[in-house]
Amino acid sequence: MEEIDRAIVAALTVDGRLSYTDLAEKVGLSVSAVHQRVRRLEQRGVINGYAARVSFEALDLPLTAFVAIRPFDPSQPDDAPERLAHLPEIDSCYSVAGEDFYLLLVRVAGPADLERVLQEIRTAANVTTRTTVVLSTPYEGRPPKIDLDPRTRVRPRTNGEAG
Amino acid sequence: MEEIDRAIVAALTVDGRLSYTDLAEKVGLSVSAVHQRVRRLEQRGVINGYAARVSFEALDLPLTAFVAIRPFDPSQPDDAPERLAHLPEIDSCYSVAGEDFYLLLVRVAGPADLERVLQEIRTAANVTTRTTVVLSTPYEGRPPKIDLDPRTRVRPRTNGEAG
DNA sequence: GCTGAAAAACCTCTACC
DNA sequence: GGTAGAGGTTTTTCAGC
Repeated sequence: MEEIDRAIVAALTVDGRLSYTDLAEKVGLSVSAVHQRVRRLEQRGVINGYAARVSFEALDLPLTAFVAIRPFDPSQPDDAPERLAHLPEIDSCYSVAGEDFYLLLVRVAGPADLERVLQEIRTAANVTTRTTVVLSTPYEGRPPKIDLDPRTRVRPRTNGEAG
Repeated sequence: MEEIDRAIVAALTVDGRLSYTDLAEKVGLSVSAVHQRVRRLEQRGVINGYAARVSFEALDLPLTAFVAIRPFDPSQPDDAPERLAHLPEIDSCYSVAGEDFYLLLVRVAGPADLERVLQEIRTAANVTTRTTVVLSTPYEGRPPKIDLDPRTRVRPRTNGEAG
């Protein structure tokens, strides 16, 4: 992706409600041009949507936990993500390398709720769970590092490639 | 928090760019009243900000990893989060129960970049690392479950409390 | 805290380069 | 791809309840 588009995306990850006027000023284009670029970024799926960043404590979801899962029967088809998607307590689902198959990020009201969700996860996906409780969250969901300079930009490099 | 405020927050976690006009229609209040409530929610920190949801692949950050850390010397003051905050590759930092002290969510361009970041983490916070690579992300950052009905709402309950 | 209205700012589209 | 301008909508503020 190109420089100005990256600057637009970077600005919108910091403040998703920036007006097109402010965006235009930031990247040095006209309002219409910026608007056009944002619409293209949305269409191409570079921008998937916008969300408010909220305090989960204030929403009565003060307990966060990571739940690592692996199937009871590894020979069965592995469709855990779809089987678990209906559980609203699951914030994220990552397929991971290592001993576990998936790592889930879960948010609940308290221990009793966590117990219920773990049972629902086990029965819905036929898996065992290993849970790590989050005690506090120093920071979360920070804006990603977006390199704006095309010359210093790090391109992913496989291990075997020469420098 | 009260019912209408919860409805407002719920709507903004799904679409952070909803206009006050649309919000007002959704929750059945006037535009001014909704605007006032949103400003209060922002002031009280219930809403911390707004962000675009982006494709990290498109931003040349296709490699995600969880990095569990624990100090070399457990007797030293534990200020890892502050010591690591300057690293833009770290998306989130969770203090966790269990064998590790913190769990970091890291996003980088590729393996070479991950190696560099791991070294920076180790030297900056004087910790050992154990890394779990994310292979794919079925879903991430879904809107939280916000119970709107004050009668069914689950209040956090300690284990010893009677039902 | 809510309503309603008015002014300012913004969004969106069209015409043109 | 870009700019510029016009018209409709939204944001924001304020008086009144």
